[in-house]
Amino acid sequence: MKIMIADDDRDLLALIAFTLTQAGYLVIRAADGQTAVRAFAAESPDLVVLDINMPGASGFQVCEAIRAQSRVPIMMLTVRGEEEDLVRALELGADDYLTKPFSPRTLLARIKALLRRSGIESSAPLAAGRMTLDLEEHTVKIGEAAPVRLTKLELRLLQMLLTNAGRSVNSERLLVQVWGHRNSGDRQLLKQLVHRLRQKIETDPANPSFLQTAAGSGYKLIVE
Amino acid sequence: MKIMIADDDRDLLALIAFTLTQAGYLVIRAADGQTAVRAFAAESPDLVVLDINMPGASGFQVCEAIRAQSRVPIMMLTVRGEEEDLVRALELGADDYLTKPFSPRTLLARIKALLRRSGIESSAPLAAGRMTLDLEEHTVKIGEAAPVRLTKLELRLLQMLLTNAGRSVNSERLLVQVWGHRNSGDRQLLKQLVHRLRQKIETDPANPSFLQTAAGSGYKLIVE
DNA sequence: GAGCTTTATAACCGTTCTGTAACCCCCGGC
DNA sequence: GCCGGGGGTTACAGAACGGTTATAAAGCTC
Repeated sequence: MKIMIADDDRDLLALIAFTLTQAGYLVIRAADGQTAVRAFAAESPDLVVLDINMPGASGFQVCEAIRAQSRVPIMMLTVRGEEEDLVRALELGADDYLTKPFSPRTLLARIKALLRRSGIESSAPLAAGRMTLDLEEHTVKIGEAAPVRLTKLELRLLQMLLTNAGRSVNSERLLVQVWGHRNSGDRQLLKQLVHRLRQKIETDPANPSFLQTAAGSGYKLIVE
Repeated sequence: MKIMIADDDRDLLALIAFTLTQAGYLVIRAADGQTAVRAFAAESPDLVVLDINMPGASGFQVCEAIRAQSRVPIMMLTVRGEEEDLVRALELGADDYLTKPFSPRTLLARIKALLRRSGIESSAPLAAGRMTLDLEEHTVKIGEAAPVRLTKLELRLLQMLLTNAGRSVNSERLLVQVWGHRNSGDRQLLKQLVHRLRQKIETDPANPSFLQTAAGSGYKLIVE
């Protein structure tokens, strides 16, 4: 699930990005209107959060530009007391709004609600290179091959690797992301999971072409 | 279109009622929680606006009571700075919320957006592929076969799956949509309901061709 | 309230998934 | 050669999951 945030307040942007990343979303950032429009075209996120007051193009303009080509859910951010803005935003096709200041938890709840209502929960598959992950169906598709079903843990591992495709991901971090909390001694779990995943997605599990090990640090996913 | 407003602030109640009446809605008023619950049962409105802080039963309790028997769109009203409330409200099944103070225009815009999203405006029979669901008659028709009568829960489950036809729908979400909110431990209910529904609509319930299970995630409806 | 349908709860079973342990191999250092 | 560590592989038991059956409780209808 890819979410784009456009806001010129760098601190707020960082806070939101952190919150959403923690919650498992992939975050695209834009610090002004023009960047937002370009980033939208390039990344085609599943949901957009727009600040109304931005340098470059305002949130309104960005909203309009996006609506001209997409029905992606849009959430607007505004400061308190500018209700005229909100009405205008909703008329322009925004789906929801949030008034600053707000707590990260609130934003998260609203985003989840919006995704739920839009019925796209996690339908937009996560993809990189020839590999596509469907979080809803619990499957991976590699090239033109038939989709492979994954278990819950396999899915999370692959999701983690796929969002960091090409870069190696620390074992420590994988343990935390896949199992939650875990004392670091539990390498065996990871070893096992990697093994099982390789059996499923590699043509020659002994010589992995996708899920490669990064000696001494962790694993990485090669997509090309 | 019938809208129920529950708020103990008589002035605000009057203002909202006036605005909505002007906009062409039929308004039902309730000044406290108990009244709201009773009025809901008596009038079955198409949308509910609930203040969180009310004498009698709180907005939460009313929301819960309504969700126990209906999936009508609910909008909660709250005062600023009580964001915890909002999170709880959304978790209880509210669809949207508004922070006081707000302008009547804003409320109106939000109500319209909510009605649009909820698809209340269109009452066309729900259909996909060879399957047609008649929400009034509580029946499904598959191909040219005779319609099959469904119970309330079966209907809701099928409705949920049919609106997401072809996609697998998370168990968690099905539980929320069919029963209201539920602690996730209640897998058994879903298991049972799926079983009974299969007995009704599948020619070979042991090898379902429509209502298939998406292992690890939930169920999905195949229509072709 | 009798008799039906519908819904909730529990128990059982086979399958799949996950956690744990043991063993293997390769490689570099001594 | 010997040792030790990191990673890969094999094996297996317990947990979780989904399907099924049975039975109890709750609602309806008459």
